Amino acid sequence: MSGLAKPELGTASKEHLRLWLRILKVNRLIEAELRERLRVNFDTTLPRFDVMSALYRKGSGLKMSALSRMLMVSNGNVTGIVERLMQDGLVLREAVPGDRRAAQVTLTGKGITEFRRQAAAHEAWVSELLGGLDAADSALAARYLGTALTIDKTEENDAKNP
Amino acid sequence: MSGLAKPELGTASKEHLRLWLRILKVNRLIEAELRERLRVNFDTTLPRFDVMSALYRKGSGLKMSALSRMLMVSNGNVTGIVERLMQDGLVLREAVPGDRRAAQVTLTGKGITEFRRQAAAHEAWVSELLGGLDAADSALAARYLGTALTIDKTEENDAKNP
DNA sequence: ATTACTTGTTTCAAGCTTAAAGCTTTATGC
DNA sequence: GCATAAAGCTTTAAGCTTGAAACAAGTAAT
Repeated sequence: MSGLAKPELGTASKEHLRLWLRILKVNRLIEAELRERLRVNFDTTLPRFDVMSALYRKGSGLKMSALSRMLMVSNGNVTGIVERLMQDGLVLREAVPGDRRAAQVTLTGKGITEFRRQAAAHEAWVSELLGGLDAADSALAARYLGTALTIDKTEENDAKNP
Repeated sequence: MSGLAKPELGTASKEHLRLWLRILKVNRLIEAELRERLRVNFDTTLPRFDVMSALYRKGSGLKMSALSRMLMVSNGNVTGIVERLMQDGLVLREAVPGDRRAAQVTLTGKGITEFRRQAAAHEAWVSELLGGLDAADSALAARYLGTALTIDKTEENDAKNP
């Protein structure tokens, strides 16, 4: 009695929709709060913070295309954000030796110290906002979300780490 | 041995951060996919879909401010989206009897039939994208996320439903 | 009634975001 | 070599988004 005319539009799709709406809500609420606090406390924006965070994690710097992939935003988008960060002296664009097309983006000294200040506050804020879950339940929730996705464009598991 | 100088920056904050990054990733991936499919299949955008969805759920229509609150976007934002939807004949703005400031926004007939088409596809897409979880685990994950938030600006639990 | 406050909405500037088209440089195929 | 494709990036147009400022209309208080 389970084979129906309309294939996979069953009971699960309603639960999936409910989960998706919940994800959307949590995401919007936290993003709004973080954006507000970054603006008030550090006079910066979430996209700027994201770019600096990616650059900080990989101290050797990143190419524009790598930034675009890691942050899951369009390539043209990164151009503008990096441009503004550069105007504020927070990042640097350098030529890539073997490739005259590419540009390596790195944090400046000012960028590093500034990001460290922001990151500490950011971590405390996130922890505060997700305070309804303890560490164990947080890990559990993260695992659920990790298995949820059927598509994962992070096939950039490059074996070589230069 | 648990009372330290720096108050609540303990072991949980790392787990919270990990969960937040996971939420962010899932959200971006699904949003990107939905945006792309809405564009290709229905020549529309996610914000437009969201507005129409809110209006569809409340068939009696919504004021601009109510839309803004439900979708958790700024008031000025809604103005533009509704404007464009109106140009396409999908929504209507009507005067509110007792209040000359307000505007009631409703779906037109065209808007209703168009939204139904989109919503069916949307539900199937979401279910496909979250296919890594069955219905039960989906419900569980949703519950975790529901308890996670320490702030919930949805205090609009209006007792009266007109 | 006058004043002050609140609510509902729009306008504006700045920034974010995308998709598409274009440019330059590098890699690949004959 | 030479043509072609691919990679890295920028530009552009259109739309989204916000916060702030403005304005108009309703509400409350004296």
